[in-house]
Amino acid sequence: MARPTMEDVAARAGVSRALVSLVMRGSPKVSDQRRAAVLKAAEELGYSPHAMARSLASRTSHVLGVMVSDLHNAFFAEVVDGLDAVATEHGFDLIINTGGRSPARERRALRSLLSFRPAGLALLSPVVPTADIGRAADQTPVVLVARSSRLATVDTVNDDGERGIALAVDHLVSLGHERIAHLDGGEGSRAAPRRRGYLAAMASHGLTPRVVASEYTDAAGARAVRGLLGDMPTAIVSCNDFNAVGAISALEDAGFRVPQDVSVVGYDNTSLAALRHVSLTTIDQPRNEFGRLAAEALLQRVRGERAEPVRHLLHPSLVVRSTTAPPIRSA
Amino acid sequence: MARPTMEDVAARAGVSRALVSLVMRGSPKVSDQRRAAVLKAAEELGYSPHAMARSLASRTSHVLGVMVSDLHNAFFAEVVDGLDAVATEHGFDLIINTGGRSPARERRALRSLLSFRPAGLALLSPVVPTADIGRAADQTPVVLVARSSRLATVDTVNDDGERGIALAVDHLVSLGHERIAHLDGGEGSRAAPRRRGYLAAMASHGLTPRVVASEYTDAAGARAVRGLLGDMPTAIVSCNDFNAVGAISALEDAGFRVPQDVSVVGYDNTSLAALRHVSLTTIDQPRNEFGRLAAEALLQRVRGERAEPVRHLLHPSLVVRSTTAPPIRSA
DNA sequence: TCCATTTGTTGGAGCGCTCTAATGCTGTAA
DNA sequence: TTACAGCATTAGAGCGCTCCAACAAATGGA
Repeated sequence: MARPTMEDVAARAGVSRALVSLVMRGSPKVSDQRRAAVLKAAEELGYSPHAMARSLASRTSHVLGVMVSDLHNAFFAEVVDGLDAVATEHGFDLIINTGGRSPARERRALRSLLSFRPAGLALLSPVVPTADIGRAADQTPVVLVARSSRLATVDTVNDDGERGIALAVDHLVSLGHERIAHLDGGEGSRAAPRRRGYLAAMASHGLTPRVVASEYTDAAGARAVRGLLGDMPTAIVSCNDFNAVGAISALEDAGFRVPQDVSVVGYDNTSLAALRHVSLTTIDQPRNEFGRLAAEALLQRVRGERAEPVRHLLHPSLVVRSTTAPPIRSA
Repeated sequence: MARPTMEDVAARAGVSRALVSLVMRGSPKVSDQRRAAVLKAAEELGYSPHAMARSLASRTSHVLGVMVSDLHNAFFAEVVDGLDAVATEHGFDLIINTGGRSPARERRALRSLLSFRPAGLALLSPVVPTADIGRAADQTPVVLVARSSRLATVDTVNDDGERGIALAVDHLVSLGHERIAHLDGGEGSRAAPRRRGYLAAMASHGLTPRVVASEYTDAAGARAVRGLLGDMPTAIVSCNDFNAVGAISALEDAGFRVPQDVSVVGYDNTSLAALRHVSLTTIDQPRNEFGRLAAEALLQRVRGERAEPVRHLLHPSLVVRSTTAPPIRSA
């Protein structure tokens, strides 16, 4: 398993190590003849450059560190996909690890990523304190995804949750709904803007808001609906798709038809919402775009093209499926 | 952003670089006094070791490369989670990239991973030709997850698809079903054992098999059911959960009740199956365990504890929910 | 013709670390 | 006292590469 080095290739091709280095980096200032000889020797030896030695010597890194707070969440998978696409396009590699939504574990993960001296760091919805993020940002460019920050040294990419929920409310209002409840996501950093957006949208239509405490799970959605049974609204805007599916399930159990009796809107447009069995009207976030923008923000900093922080606030969009309809006019 | 080096720490602590190195590696042969001084200096400078320089000098790597064929698939997310758990437990870091289910892209991804000279490589359901895998295995230990191989140099971790489907068939037979159809997954490497398992299980019960061509999507499941309409079996074993949900949807559209008229069993026990709205009887694979075993297989090879290939075949288990019931006895 | 460029190639230093062998230093036995 | 462990510490080489300065050879005016 002793792998050939540049020296071996150089010896075989009858040139110097420096020349091999130039060929490997695709330098134009190498004669075609020598280039061919080097490439041939490399091929024969099965040589491939040693990324770590390269980055040590060049004092540059072609690695982007990514900390994913929770790999199980399909949301992040798509963000990583976007990151990966842009990164590989520019010859960068991704080092990924997970924080498991615990500050202590995230701090360790952060340290481990930094030990690779990455060109940049993307933190996906981290729960670690701002101070730690600031410290990391002193060492390498940092971009935060799905978490806002006022740190002047870090870039952020978020979705405009207020606008997303407003889209949902506007849609329901345009169908004729007036009694629209919001199943709230609770603590999470993404719940607050959604709640704000709901309240603002209701106010702008002159409607009375009704916020019901809930969580990001289908069980919580079902529970919240059961609490509504005595006085059911004609429409429900959930904090996310899972919550919405739980709500629908409880509604059907209680004898309500969706969407005839009650309309339901989710949030996130997960693959779940797209299933024909579910066919949920929901709000789509450009998740892949999150990743792309995050990677681009890092690369801009790496190339020194920008020093001021950038704050991306992406526009969500409404996806109408089969869980929303005009309300039944009470006689 | 010029980060301190070992030399800086040594100077500040008034010792040699070699001593700092010993402290950083937790060597016992350092006096407590000096150790404290070094640690203090490191702390004050905000020093953390340079992982790449370290691995270059020591000619060892604490990195495991992971190629995920498709990050969108929640299946792999959980496998990675298992890998990550074992890896960090042993002080290893993960470098992850994706192949996008294209041989060309996977080959590039493989090359990029190998350029880090990882201690080992985990390939999750790769589509790249066996020859490429063998070549990678010449350079570093390789473990294949969700793909089998006869290569003597690689380890494999797979689920026992034959047994899993047999579990489903046995369950249905014990409920009294005799007309049980299988919605087949088609080409994929994981479909074949499931089909074999179905045929074997049906034969062992003396029942007539009925394999219907389908795919791993809900649309395909729905389509397959529509093809069955003239002559509906009393139970369906799908190739995976998505397919099963599509099947259920089409059954309900056609006026069949699930499970009263037709029972349906999925495969994979995705989070989808667990939703109360779906509540699908399905076959669970120990996904996290896949990752753990894969990581352990690599670490064994890294430590030179084993040279012969290991073939893990994990036992799936039946999860009974609400989509299976005894058939209605035709009068 | 000569000198100045340009072009292609190379030796050598050095990136931040580990590792081996050698060093100085104690304490203990002869 | 000398000799010799045994231990903590260090100098120095080297991991595989990049980069710079230097250089030889080819080119182009003047």
